[in-house]
Amino acid sequence: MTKVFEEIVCLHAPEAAPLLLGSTFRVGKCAGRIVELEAYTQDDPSSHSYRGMTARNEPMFMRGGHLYVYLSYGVHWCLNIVTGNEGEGEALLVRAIEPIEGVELMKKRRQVDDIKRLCKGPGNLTKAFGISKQHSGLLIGTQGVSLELSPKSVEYRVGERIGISIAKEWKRRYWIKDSSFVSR
DNA sequence: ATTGGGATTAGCT
DNA sequence: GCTAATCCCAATG
Repeated sequence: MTKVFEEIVCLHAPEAAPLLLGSTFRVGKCAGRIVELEAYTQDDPSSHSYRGMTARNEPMFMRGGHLYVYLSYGVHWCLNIVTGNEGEGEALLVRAIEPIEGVELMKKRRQVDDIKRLCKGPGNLTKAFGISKQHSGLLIGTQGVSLELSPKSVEYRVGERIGISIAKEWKRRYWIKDSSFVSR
């Protein structure tokens, strides 16, 4: 018996993460299987929501099932799936996707041919999917954006998150065991 | 008003 | 391994 989408995205990010691994994320013609996620909650000093709401992170405080997209280092767009209830300020950073559909378009956007590298890393997958600021705040299920749950549970691993300097030791990175599409 | 740092990446050394 | 790309926010003066 699989839980429905709404029941999962209203969970807290660390509980939702393993349940969303393996699900199929779609934007328009491009789709792929989420293989790597990181959880960020409001009590986490490394989270954008830690110091409260700003114009940038406002979608992070919407109810679970929305998207939060931000610009990293002034260069790369990063995609989050918001979790929890309205006002909780938590989300899952999507770090890697296994491409399934729209591969040619992804290759063109990325100027990369190797399918293993197309959606490896948060900044790379947004480029492949054509995701940017305009997608921040969208609700999954609208505007050609969808997320289809994996019919069966997936074997996964948990470890420390990547690229942060505070709360490094929090084990909140989740990835599908043995997937060669994971960022590292 | 200014400054420093970041949930990153590609390209070069 | 190091650096540049140069945006958004928080802390400081």
